[in-house]
Amino acid sequence: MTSTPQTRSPRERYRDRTRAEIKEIAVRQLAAGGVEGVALLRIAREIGMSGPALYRYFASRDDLLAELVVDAYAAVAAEIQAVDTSAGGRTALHALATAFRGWAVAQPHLYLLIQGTPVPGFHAPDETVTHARAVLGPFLPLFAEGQPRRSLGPLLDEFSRWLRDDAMVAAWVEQWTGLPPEEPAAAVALTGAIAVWPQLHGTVSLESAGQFTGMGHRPTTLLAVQVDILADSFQLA
Amino acid sequence: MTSTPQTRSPRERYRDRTRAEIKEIAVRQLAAGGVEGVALLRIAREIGMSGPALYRYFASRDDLLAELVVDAYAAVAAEIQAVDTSAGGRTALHALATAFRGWAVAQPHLYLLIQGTPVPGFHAPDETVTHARAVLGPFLPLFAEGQPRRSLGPLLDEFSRWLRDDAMVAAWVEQWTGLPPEEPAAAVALTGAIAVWPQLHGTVSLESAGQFTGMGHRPTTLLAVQVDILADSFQLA
DNA sequence: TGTACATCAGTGAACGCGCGTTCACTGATGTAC
DNA sequence: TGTACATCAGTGAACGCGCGTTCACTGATGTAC
Repeated sequence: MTSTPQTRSPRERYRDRTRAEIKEIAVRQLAAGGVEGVALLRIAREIGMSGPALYRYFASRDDLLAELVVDAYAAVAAEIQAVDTSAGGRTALHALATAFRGWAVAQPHLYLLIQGTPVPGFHAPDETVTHARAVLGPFLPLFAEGQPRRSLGPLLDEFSRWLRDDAMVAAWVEQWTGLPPEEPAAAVALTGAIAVWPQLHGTVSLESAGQFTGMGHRPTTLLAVQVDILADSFQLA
Repeated sequence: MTSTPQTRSPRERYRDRTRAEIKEIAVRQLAAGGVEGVALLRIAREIGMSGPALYRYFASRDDLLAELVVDAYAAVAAEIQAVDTSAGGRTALHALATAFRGWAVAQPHLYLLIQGTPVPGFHAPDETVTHARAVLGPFLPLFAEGQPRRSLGPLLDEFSRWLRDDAMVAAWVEQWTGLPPEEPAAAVALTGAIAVWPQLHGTVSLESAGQFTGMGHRPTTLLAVQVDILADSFQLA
């Protein structure tokens, strides 16, 4: 995560550890009381330091929160990218979806922090887009081999245009699929990855928020079926 | 909404108006600064009353918030139920989805209040389930006529069991479709309505949270395609 | 129609809370020669 | 190896803020006879 050159003085190492400890407690507070439950003074008390001491490590409360967001994105991206997708097709798609859900339900507070209600007055760093793309990237090559059914037509059209007009997104697609933006399969891949996103988010966030309790179904089934339906419409193997 | 017997004394009418005004300002504050932006003292100041006066109208801040939640659910349910679904099939499905999205994006703060990150320490009333069902109800009869494709099998199984074991949900399905729980179509209807929920929520909440900005597509297209894909898998007309 | 009482809306002062953040400082740890 | 200085971690006191909520009260509006 944090790029760590191996030359790291004792002082720096100590500093890293303290920063990590602060973030750890912040995450625990996040889990217990949501974003507004994260309080510098209480963190300090728990560590055994005075309040102002924290300002050696984070410039402000917002800085700390911003770093939690970045860390969470990095964690979920790492989790997703570690998935073995060599099987391709539906199998790989299910594996990715399962990994995504697994991370989210294991730490719902972090998931809701990055994908939930935006904290007002607290502007997410622009890197957010970059991070979201790191998470969705692995889905691209799977959909690149799809043959979209007619229903997908309108979306395919709009995303073809996006691919043509936005060099950043074209580069992103090419990085994960090796396909140049002219290639029709590039638009298919893009369409698939963007289409799967709301499905994952919808299912996982309703589950994280506890909306599915008492419905007597396994949430994994719901997610798996959603993914299968999408795979159907791309006619994935 | 509030059941209003026509005999309403002037005092009661005044009271109603003031309550409505308080809620109105609370909603405005919600839009501006999220849940934690709702502050009784600032509401009082804006109305031109002293702080404690508000306690004539709401027992506490949490009470006020709870009432906003209930109102929001009622509003979206009313919106959905006002949709003309006489055409049936895909057409009606699109109409319902569009109405849902329309309400949500017109007042994203309210949408995020009821479907977003749960406010910690603030327990949603149990009526929440009832309200969610009022919103999803109109979807039931549309899916009742579906012929689910194989991919839906696992979900259909689990929801058939739910229908058998939970009298409340059986009654809900019967109320909207006229189908008794034994009827296979009842399970199909239930499966469809529950499956469409995460799709709506996923698409609409990502849009409300601004995650789709700069992607150069019309959010309506994404939602329409999601709905079509689901309609495909139920082979709706 | 008038009077006596009950109900209700609203006030002002006050309490206690925990928060983020600043400031001037002390003492320990590292660095240059 | 020792000394002089710079860097850094951490402290304690303090500030100001806005909040939710309680309390004892005043004055206006409705109700019963």
